[in-house]
Amino acid sequence: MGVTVKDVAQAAGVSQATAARALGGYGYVSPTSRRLIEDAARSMGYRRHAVARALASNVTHTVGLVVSDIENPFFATAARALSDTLESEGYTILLANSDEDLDREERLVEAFRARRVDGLVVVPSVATKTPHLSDLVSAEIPLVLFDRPVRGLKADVVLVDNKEGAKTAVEHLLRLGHQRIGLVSDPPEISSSGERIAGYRAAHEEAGIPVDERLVVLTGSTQADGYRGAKQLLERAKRPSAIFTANNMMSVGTLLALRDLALHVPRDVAMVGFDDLEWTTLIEPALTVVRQPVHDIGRHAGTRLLARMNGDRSPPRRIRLPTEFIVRGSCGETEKR
Amino acid sequence: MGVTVKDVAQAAGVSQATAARALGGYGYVSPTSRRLIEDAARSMGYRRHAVARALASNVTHTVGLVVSDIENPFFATAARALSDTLESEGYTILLANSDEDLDREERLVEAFRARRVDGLVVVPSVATKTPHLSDLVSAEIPLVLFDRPVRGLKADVVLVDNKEGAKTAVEHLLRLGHQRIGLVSDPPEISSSGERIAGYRAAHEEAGIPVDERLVVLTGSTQADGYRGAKQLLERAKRPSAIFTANNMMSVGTLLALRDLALHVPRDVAMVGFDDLEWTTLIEPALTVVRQPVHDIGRHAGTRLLARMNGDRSPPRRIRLPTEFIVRGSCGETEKR
DNA sequence: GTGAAAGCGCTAACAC
DNA sequence: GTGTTAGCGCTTTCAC
Repeated sequence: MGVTVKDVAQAAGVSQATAARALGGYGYVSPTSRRLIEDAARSMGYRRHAVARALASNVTHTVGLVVSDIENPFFATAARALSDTLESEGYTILLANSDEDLDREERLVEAFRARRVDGLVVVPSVATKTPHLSDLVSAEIPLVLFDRPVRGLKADVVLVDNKEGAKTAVEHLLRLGHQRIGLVSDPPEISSSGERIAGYRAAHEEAGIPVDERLVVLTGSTQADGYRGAKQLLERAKRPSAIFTANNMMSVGTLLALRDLALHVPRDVAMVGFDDLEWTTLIEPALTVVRQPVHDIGRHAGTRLLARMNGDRSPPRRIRLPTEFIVRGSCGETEKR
Repeated sequence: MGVTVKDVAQAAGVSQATAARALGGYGYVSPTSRRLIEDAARSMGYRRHAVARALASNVTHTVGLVVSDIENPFFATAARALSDTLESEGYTILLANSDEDLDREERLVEAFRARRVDGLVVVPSVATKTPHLSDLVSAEIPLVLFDRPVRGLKADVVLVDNKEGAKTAVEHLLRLGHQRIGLVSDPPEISSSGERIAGYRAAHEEAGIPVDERLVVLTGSTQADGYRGAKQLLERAKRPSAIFTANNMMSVGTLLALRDLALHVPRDVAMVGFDDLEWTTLIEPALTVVRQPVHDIGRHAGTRLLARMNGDRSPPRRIRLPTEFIVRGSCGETEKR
């Protein structure tokens, strides 16, 4: 049904090997035959067959990306950055969503392996070493962990300084005089969240203020979970005077809860969120946040993966990018926008 | 390096064909040999080779998705819905971003064809018939157009009633007494935007109010473009009393411009946006919007593509989903949230 | 129900 | 530089 290298070779009057070399862009071909072949290919409408090439060469030029949910802007941005980085090298991305579910994640990684991806970028849903990822490593299939490390796994990981970022945020709140700071986070098994929770605790510890465990809400990963968690926290007899949310989903949920309870920020409750999105400056007051260099994380993941796919066998790298604390108005500390 | 069907067959003491039938899930295999084969496969760590299978069977179980930009929540949601719909049938998605650039779009479609995708979902950057898409149709490669039709192209398309949605929005503004309604949109070549612009004009026409062309700002597709466009519009000597923005990117840009010019909504300028996102209810006042059933669009695109890939040869369908007009506070018409 | 054998379209030695 | 020849790992007739 399609024009093959063989057909082109015949038309151009050369052997299949020569045509393949010209069309595949490898090996030596004289300018003369190259022209002949290329002309024939063009006029016959030859189209390379990436599947056949992959089977023969054992290289698919395909990379698998497993994120929790592409609808989360954090991951969408990451996907975009990754795609941009890899596309220029001829790679295409296979996308899948795990929903923070280990079983799904395993199935997706397996499906990608069956498709013989040249490498994988995954956002691991749990921080402990699991077979589906360590198998990848032992099979020497390039893998870079995105946003979250996995204990004991010898793979590159690119992430931000979660603990430090969270600590800075909570210290800010503490410095403003808040003694009862609530935390709304998804599960600590998600290691980025675990680190942020640790940062929250570390700030308290250094300030010599004990953490009131009733103010620590650990919930699911969706915005709806964040909403429920925040509501529950805010309806306590003694509600916190400030809230720190561990990621953008929790922030939206919390903001929604705050609004539904008719609680004013920062008068009734101060707030700082992890993750910055465009709309955070559109609300009143604009949200004070810990910003992550999301594009950079994605780009680094891409270049790391490229290096590995190009044969880099150096020890696994941990690339930790700094966060940026951006003070806006949600702690009442300033009127600046 | 990997365990092949042949290896498994040998170990199980059957022919390669039988092992392949059992492992591939097709053809007849006796329960006895099936058990033998499956046990051998498991213990040897057999993993199906999707590439080889694709080459032999001419089916990749892969679908290409070309969106403008996965960072745009509209497309991220669509991608998610599409992925969910196709994944259950064993398909995996290849993702690519066109940035509304026709050249890029062409290259991406070509790359996907080289990879022998079983079908494509594309968000066409231009509404006129272009070879890269009509070639797909003549090659009978399943194609569904997402969000935007292409004139004269015999392909399924799933979209919303853009004109009607925009018309309703502008009528609302008109009914509130606005006579000078600004429009901030991306290029009319993007047919969804073109239709929204048409709706804007239709509302004016029906109301017998001429459109002041100086209030019509057609700009690029990014949020930064929206910002510039809105700013330019609002700095006119006689600025509009209301603004209709044609999509979420334009809305964010416009909101940012409004804020920077210290213009209050709705006191100074009323506003209605096309596209609803969670944060639109978080701003003060909450944004009055035309909501699109984004998930549904994605799901329909998925089921349509599945039908085509399963051999449906019926005439192309145009699935047009209704929009929903949601009145909140940005036109000052109500205090409800 | 099972097996033998011929490809799918390309790459990769290797010889010329 | 070019051609010959094996595969890559699977599916798919077609006999048996």
